[in-house]
Amino acid sequence: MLTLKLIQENTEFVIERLAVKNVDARKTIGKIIELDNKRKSVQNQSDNKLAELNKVSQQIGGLIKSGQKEQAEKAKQVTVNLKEEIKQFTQQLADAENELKDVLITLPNLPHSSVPKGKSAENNEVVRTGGPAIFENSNLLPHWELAKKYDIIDFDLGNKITGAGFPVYKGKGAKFQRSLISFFLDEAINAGFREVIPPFMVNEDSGYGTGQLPDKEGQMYHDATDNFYLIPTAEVPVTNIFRDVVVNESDFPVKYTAYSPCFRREAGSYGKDVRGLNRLHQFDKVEIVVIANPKDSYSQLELMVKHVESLVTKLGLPYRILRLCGGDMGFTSALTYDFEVYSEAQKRWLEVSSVSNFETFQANRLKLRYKDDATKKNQLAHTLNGSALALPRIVAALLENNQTSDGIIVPEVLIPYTGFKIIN
RNA sequence: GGAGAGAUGGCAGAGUGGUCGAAUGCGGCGGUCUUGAAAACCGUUGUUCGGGCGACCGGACCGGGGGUUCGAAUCCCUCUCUCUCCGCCA
Repeated sequence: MLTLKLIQENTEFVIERLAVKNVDARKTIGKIIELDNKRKSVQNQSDNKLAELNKVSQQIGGLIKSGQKEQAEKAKQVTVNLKEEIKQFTQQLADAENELKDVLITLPNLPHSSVPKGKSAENNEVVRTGGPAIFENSNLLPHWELAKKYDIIDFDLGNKITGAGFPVYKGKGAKFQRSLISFFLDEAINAGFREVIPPFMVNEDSGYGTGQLPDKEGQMYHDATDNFYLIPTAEVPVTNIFRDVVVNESDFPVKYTAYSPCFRREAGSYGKDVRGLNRLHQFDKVEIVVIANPKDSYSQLELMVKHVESLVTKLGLPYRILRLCGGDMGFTSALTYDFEVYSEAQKRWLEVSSVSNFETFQANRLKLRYKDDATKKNQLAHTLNGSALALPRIVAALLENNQTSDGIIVPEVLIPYTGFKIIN
């Protein structure tokens, strides 16, 4: 959520920045300013009436104490009208606040100045590519066939137990999965992130805090009995650790990492996008979350990008880093880098990580602040997060790119975790 | 799941209808003293919204929501959470 202060003080700047996300916000902003001014005026009137009532009440207290009962009764009569007016103002104020928030919440975050203009994924900017050269060979098997051939991932079985998009990992496939999780966590810990294991279900407040609610309600699995949501990413519980928290400036940057399964309904997906491991309802991911001083959140973002880059490099996958254009960015993000790895049998790039700086957008909803040493004031902190990494597409690319006639070669860095060098 | 107790400022802990945003202690910050430090002493120390250039002024906040009352941290209802005991259980 954008701050009112920013909208009030830099109206034209906000409108201009939102245009990069292809949002014409002029009308909405005008409405917000109007509603905010209305809110202020109502509060002003309301406060005055409350002050009056407080004063009279005090006088009544004094009169009763000194035994002037008749005077006290007289004064009580005065409050009758006053209370009625206050009741109305209170209602008006609540209405004005709600109305304002309803509109405010529809505005996405402002894109950073480096975000390219554009409508869709085609306008994303390739920052750099890396890893081994892409191997072109039409005889390569796609990962879903390899999974069957070596009996390591069973999609049909998952379909029987739960439904489409819930695969069962078996034997070396299961161990491989677990090895990747451990590898990613260890790498994150070595890079200074503190590991946490969060709850995999969250309440409504948490869903709201990181921006999944109310707009992305349909993307999450919901338990209506207790009103809990299965997490779509560890970002939600981990970032919500800091909901309503004031951190010390000296604690920056706060760096957390967490493994979690992620649950996504993915309504409306179809075709080659959902084939095999490409898009699942349940998948594993290691997430990194950073709470940063606004002064250096962008250098933290670069560090996170470096970290993710080191992971795909160590796994020996061809990758590229994209800076997302305004039209392809998420609602809450100010700057997002996507990582894609090349899947040699499918002959396409697969997104495996998304690293973003949300600046104060999430913090404003979360009420995540820090005590500024210089001014002694509470200020909104910056939040950032990224996948490091999401497993299924990494597994898909590793299976496809590392296939040989003898089996699938396990990357060197994973062997200490798997205990085997080849899947056959 | 059943019975009981509780939720107050950074922490501990008073306060059961009126000048209480809240005693006191600890902690934090500033100062006096000291070569320096400790101790002692003095002062200061919550968040948030609105008005004002400002000094300041006003509103709200004692787990959340609602009610009673001229007036609620205090009384009533309700929800959530914590603790103790019993039951069940990985």
